[in-house]
Amino acid sequence: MAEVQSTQPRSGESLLFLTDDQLRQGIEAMFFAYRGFTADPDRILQDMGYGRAHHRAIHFINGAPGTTVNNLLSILGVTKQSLNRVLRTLMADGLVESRVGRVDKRERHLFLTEAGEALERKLSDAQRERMRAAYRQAGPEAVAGFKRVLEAMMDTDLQRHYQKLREPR
Amino acid sequence: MAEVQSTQPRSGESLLFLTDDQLRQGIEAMFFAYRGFTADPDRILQDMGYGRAHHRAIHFINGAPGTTVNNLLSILGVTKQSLNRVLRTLMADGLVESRVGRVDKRERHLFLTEAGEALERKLSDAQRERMRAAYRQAGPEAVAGFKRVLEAMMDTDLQRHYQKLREPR
DNA sequence: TTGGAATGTCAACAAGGCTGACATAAACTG
DNA sequence: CAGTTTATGTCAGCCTTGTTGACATTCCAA
Repeated sequence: MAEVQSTQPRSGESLLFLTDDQLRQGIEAMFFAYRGFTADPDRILQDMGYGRAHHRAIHFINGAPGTTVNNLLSILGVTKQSLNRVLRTLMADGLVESRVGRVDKRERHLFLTEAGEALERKLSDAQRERMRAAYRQAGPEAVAGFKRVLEAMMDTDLQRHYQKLREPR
Repeated sequence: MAEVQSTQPRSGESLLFLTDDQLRQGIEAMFFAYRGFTADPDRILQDMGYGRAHHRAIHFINGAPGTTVNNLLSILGVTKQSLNRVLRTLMADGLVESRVGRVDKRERHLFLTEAGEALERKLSDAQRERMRAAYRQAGPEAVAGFKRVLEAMMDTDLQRHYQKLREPR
């Protein structure tokens, strides 16, 4: 099948992998892959009247329980008003709980409820399953390369968040 | 098809790269990287009153000049109403031109005008620059792996579009 | 103690997805 | 030829999710 470009330049000399055409392929691969990446959770969410924004909030609250609204804001890169709307519905539906900060009462610390964790599991199971299939199909070497490129593609400030999330919890 | 097995991890190889935590990292990397991926064009578009939807249309019309509306629809995966709104503004602004089909007069074939090509260049220059930087930083081996994983992550029907776009033009 | 900064909420608006209904023209089919 | 299907465009209306503006609460430092 797609052995088209697997003729790799040997050990760093050739810069053929930086041609405009190669880059264009990468751009389109990102576009199509991202659609696949979100497709499964999107389907689940749609049936519940939620969207991708709800998924993102749930995902990162799950990864960092007790996080503040402000912190979540900077990770997600949206305005607080936008996030607030999502959080409001999630709290109304009993999936997310917000507790007033003990030391700073202005802050709200966010947690998933039992139901929230259940939905998180359902969503991430679906997404992980596709990831796992892709990883397995591509193999460990490819996965290492995949991550190297993605990390280099992030904005530096987002890289900070990413690194932080990679720390052992 | 001769190399169906070649993507399987060799027996005895560690499967550590398939742990839930590894997958979670990959998921978050996709999220942050995609933001970086779209950030530069988004900035340019915003100043002109356009959005990502316009960029996608311009990108694929540029890649396949003379494509029909229906074809573009299936690549972009949106409804015709949604695409039509975008195309209408692009044509009104003189960036895209639509010509009635010669053999089938129901079809509209889409082309970029001079101005459209100029904008396309501006957008893809910005996006390619980031891609190029990421590619260079990660190296050719990593790029090969990057593509392998992305291709495995696509839906199969989207893979078809992707492969088609990779054919020599 | 008082004013500014930080945090979060509510309201209103815009972009861009979506569905449904309908119109037109051209192509195809019996 | 009549009827159906296909390709496209348009209108109306809804939803999600981004935006800005206004405002309340809380903290902290001068």
